[in-house]
Amino acid sequence: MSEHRYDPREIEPRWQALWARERTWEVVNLEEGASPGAARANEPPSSYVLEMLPYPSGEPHIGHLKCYSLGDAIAHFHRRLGKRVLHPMGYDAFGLPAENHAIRTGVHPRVSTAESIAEFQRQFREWGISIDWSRELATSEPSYYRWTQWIFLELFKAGLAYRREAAVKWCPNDQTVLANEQVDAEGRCERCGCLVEVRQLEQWFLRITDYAERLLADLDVIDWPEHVKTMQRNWIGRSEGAEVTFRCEDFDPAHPVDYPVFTTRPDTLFGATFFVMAPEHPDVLRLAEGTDHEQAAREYVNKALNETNEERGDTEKPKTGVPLGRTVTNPVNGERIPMFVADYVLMEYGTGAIMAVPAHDERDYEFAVTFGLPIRQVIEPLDGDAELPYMGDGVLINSNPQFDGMNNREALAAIVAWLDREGKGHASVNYRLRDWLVSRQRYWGCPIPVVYCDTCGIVAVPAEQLPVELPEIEDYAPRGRSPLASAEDFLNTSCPSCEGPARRETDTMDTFVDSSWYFLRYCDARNDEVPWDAGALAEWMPVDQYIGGVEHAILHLMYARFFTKALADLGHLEFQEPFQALFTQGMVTKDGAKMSKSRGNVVSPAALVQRVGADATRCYTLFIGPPDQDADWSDKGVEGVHRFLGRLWRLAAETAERTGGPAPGLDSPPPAEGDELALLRKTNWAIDKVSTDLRRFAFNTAIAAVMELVNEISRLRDAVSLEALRFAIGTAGSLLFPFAPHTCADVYEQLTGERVWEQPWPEAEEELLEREVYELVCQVNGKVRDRVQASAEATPEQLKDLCRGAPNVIAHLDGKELVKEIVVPGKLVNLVVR
RNA sequence: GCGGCGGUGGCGGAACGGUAGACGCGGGGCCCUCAAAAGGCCCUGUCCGAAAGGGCGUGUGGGUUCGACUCCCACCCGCCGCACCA
Repeated sequence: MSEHRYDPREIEPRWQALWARERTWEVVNLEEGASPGAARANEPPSSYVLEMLPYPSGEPHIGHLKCYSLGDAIAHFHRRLGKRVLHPMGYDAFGLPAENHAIRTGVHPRVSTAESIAEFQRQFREWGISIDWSRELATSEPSYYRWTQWIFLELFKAGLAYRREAAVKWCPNDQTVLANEQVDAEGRCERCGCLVEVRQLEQWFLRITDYAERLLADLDVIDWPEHVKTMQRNWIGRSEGAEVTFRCEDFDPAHPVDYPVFTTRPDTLFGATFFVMAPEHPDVLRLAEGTDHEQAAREYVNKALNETNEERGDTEKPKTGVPLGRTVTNPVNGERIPMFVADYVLMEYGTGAIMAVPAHDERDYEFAVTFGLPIRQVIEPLDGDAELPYMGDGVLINSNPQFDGMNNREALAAIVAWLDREGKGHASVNYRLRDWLVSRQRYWGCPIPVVYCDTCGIVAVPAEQLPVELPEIEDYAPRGRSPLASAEDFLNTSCPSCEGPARRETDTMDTFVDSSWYFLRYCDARNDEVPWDAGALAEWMPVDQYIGGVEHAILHLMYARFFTKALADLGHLEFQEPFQALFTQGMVTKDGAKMSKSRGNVVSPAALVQRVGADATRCYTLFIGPPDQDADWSDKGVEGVHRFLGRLWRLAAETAERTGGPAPGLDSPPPAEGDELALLRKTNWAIDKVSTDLRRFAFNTAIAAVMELVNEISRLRDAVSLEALRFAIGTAGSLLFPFAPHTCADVYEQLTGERVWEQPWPEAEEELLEREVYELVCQVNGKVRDRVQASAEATPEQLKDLCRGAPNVIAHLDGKELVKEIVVPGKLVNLVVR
């Protein structure tokens, strides 16, 4: 019937051109220097909507499209609620993949990264994402990393960045050090999958452990998904307990050596029957020296250190270890207990040494059984019988008259107090979190801005000399040291302090450093005097809504929180948390599997945009299911959404034709009845539903609600006034705009000649959300037996009468005794019979 | 092992303790057409029944309730995170 054809390939570029020409989505900061409170008094509230910045590699995939569609819907919604919205974009442009690609192909990482960025930009525009391009940045630009370096030096000066030799995770393939977080459970490199080795190297660390307690505590004040908070809590791994000192007097009683241990169970101290050190413990070989076990200990330590994490971390393998031929004294009872070295004790947790209580710890029990060591039970369950090892609560036995008979929880506190008084220990808290290793022996990263001088030591490059620019080099292949070390011009410099000859640091920073502060830079992206203006931050930060994948639940999100707190402590920020609210989107899979080139199941956004348009593709990624859950891609599904958008668009085109072209305004028609009223009701129902759903991120049901409205419009199109039709279609376009901006801008313009994004978000009329008659559900014993028309004003008594009079209810009441009647006004009546 | 999330038609998924299966996909029938594409209309959990209607149905088994996908207890299965963390 219609010659109107829905053609996204014509519609979408037309609107994109307008938004680009008019710079529709740019926001300008309020006047700088003005006091933030005063400047904002007459301004609408601000909203900072941010999706995690992409790593530009190749071209964007469907997961990017989902993420930015999600953020865009929120940004549009906030704008139309009257807020000033900051919605910027940038690129996490340093990193190993670009460098590895360069080593393979010879194309400089800067070139391949720039190409990829250009493709991302092109597609983001083609998707119609409402980005403020005036603030665009790439972390690999000197104008950006200058400030990354500045932040590093601020941390360095505050003692939060430091150098130390450490046993570090080394990837033999990538030829670089990795952070603990970048090594997976099997001891494999997160990026290339090869087995990681341990090496002793001097490295740069950031003191994130100083912030463990605050990173943990402040999780309570942010609006993040509970599972992400839980992951962070687990990662921080706080344990309460005590540090207890065991003394070794085997060498010279006059000069004893103290070995503190951390334990969460000081109540079991009387059950300690031996003592174990980690193979990495610096004293292990010295202790064994001169004993019968010297040779065995040396061999054991060598073997343990050469084992991969995978081999060593296997909890299934039997416990191994070697005696050291020495003893330590248990401070609570003066017993001398034997020392061992065993690989089940980890150097990086606690003090690298433990007291072993086999009766009440599974691992110690296993070790004791293997080596025939004594097992002394010191806690008895209330029913008296325990299978060892027993980890539960109970009453202290075999300990000391002072504590025997006490409940173990009380005893724990009493023993810690006693240790404290005696100077043999104290209450203590331990964290699993390690300091963040940030140096990388690679080329394509932000240079660490320090200089080594033989007279002055480690010297910070003065702020006015920043950035320390990444030099051009020929050969960036890794050889176990940074490729920068062979760039003589870069390496050799003069000391900023004494002006004598000096060498530059040649390591670069972990790319997670770059992305730990980019959200700050967007607030004032073009400032080349300072990293940000305080007023600009006051205006936008913290981010109101952050959006990204759960894969960043620990690393990126923890590091960004750490940076924020550290910078706040240094007086540079006035808030403690960068991301007030977080939404983690689920993955888009294909045939149940993660999309990957090797599987050949990659869905290309560019091809989809060609076929069905950006709007259909965007809508479908959000319609497919709850956006925080993983969802499987269906080509048929996206076509369904395309058909739906076409139906809406054609309805608008036909209606505009019937009204003789656009007419300004979209007022609700006057009260009506019959179909006219039904359509009006449905329209208001949709306004209410979509508004509610947008606030709770239920985008799938929001889109479904507009589909329902459009179905209703199609059904009633010939039965209602043009005015009602126009209102319903225009409202459908208005409500769907955050998801399908091009199509809806077009729908709205055809009907009104106006720009939908400049219109306030529609508001439902209360009286149209209520019905004066409804279908009363009539139940007998909880089963639906009939439905009858009921008036909204009917009293409970009248509703009961209606129900009892319903034909099919009568049939089920026959001969039974009515014992109870439940009335839920507006819903149902339930008759209970016997 | 610990922690978290989930299990609903052929499929993706809806459902403040109150009509289970909205919306979409797929399937079936029909209209438009010379035909096709596009578009439109109707049906579609399952079993019995010509129909009216009825039985059964949200992983399993219990419980609370007039009423349970929803709340409680126990269990099974799947996914994710952490894991020799003292």
